[in-house]
Amino acid sequence: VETVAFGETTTLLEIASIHGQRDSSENGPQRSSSPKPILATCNTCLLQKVCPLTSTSHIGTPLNEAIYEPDSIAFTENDHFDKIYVLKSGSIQISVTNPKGEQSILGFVFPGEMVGWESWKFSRFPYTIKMLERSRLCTLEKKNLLHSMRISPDFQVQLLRAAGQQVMRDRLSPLAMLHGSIEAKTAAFILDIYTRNHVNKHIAPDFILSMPRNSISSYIGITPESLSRSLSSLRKKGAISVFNRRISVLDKKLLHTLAID
Amino acid sequence: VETVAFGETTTLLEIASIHGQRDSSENGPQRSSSPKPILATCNTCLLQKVCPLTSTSHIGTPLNEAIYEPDSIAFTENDHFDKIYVLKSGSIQISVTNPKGEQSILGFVFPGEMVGWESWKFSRFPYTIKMLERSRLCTLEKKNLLHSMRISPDFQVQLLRAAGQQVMRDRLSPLAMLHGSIEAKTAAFILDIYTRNHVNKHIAPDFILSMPRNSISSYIGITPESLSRSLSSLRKKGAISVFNRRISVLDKKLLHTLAID
DNA sequence: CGATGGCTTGAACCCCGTCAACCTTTGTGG
DNA sequence: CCACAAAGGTTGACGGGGTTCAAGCCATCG
Repeated sequence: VETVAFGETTTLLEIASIHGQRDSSENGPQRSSSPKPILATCNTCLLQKVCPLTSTSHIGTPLNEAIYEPDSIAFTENDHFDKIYVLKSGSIQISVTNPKGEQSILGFVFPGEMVGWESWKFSRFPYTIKMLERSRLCTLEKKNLLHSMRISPDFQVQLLRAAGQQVMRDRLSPLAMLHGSIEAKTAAFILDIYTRNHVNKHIAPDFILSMPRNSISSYIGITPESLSRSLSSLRKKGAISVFNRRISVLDKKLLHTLAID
Repeated sequence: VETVAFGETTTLLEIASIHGQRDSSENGPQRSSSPKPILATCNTCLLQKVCPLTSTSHIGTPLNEAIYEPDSIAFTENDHFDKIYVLKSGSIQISVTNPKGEQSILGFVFPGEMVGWESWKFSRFPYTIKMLERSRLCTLEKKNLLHSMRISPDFQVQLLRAAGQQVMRDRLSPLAMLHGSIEAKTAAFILDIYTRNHVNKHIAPDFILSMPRNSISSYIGITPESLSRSLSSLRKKGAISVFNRRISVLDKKLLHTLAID
């Protein structure tokens, strides 16, 4: 049980002073290609709109942001971790190596969503998180969060609300796409990606799947071949159009119907 | 955005004063058979050992505990809710009605686990939670939690740790039992139930499944018939023994092997 | 005792995983 | 710019595992 004690005189500006700055020594080959830390503040942050934590009391706070290159591994299993992340742009894949030694895809992360809430309890990173594209991560230090929550009720509520939403998403997203036929799973997956990418955006029917086919198929629990077939099937039925990794939702209502079986 | 402000002079004893006390008017037929509220304090609580929140600074705090009868519905979908619960004894089933109108089993809750973390974000209860047996629930008011976290760093860390563990469990528990053959799913399910029921307990090989077969099969995504067959198969292989709802784990290692396929 | 609901067993069909071949895209080096 | 290789993705045929449907068995309770 680790208790973190702060002097009550610490200011909001101080508590978020940049830590880490990730040593610039050249790392091993497969490790992240040296994320570039950025010094900014919440009110100059260009990505305020997607951040679940832009509390009024937090505006003006320096933040620790970093850009990761595609395919870079931010954290892998059993890494020490004590930070929570907010994805500002790009997308992330979460995976674990199952007992068989294979990579199981646990889920994906899109802008505005949090990763690493488990670090409140566990000090070893239980997953591998890999960037699917060039991504911008905002780092939140646990001890700073603890202190901010105590001195700002506004921020406290906002952080807990963000956590509550994340829990809900983690519970319900997989539900729809783990039962039913492969076509239902595929339709549910597309709808999930579509809605999570189009919050606070203009309605655009198409989007790019940032993850390869076998990641998708692993996530929804089918084989890549079946996924390919069900995508063709959905296309023939006029629900979607597919061009490589670009998906257009042509008939959202039909897609919903197919998703429930 | 609701901000709750407390006078900083409030004491720990005051903040947890009993609210609600659930109106004693006779409710509708299907609603809970009038849970009986119990006035107690954390340090007289007989179930301290399973509670993830027995912070030293919280000992002595009055708690709002209630006993629910088997099959009673504590909350159903779209109920207003602003509380978080800790299950002290018994077991709970979490379900939602899917778009087809059927009940999908989302998961089960065992002593020491929390329910309702989503209430930080959502004010409507998204699930139906049903008691599988006579159960004891400890109720935590959101606004009390907010205040307790601010004045007690110890409690703050403990609550967040509990949440982190819950998130981890919600993510990893389903993973093992949603891929692979029906036998692997069944084995994984039994192992999950076994380990979650035997934390902090003597090693006992057997336990009672508090939920019916079709709840299990719905949860792991197979048909009741397939579940029945796979249980027979596991029994024939000597991994478990089955007598009605009593399961004995005879060969845990074999069960692990079968669970990974 | 019979009725009811939960659970198990059996047989037939069919969806989906497996395996293999083929096509497309991407990246690398000459 | 082209050749080639490697990875990613699609299509086809086949067989097995699991669902479906039906009947039967076994608990619990009036």
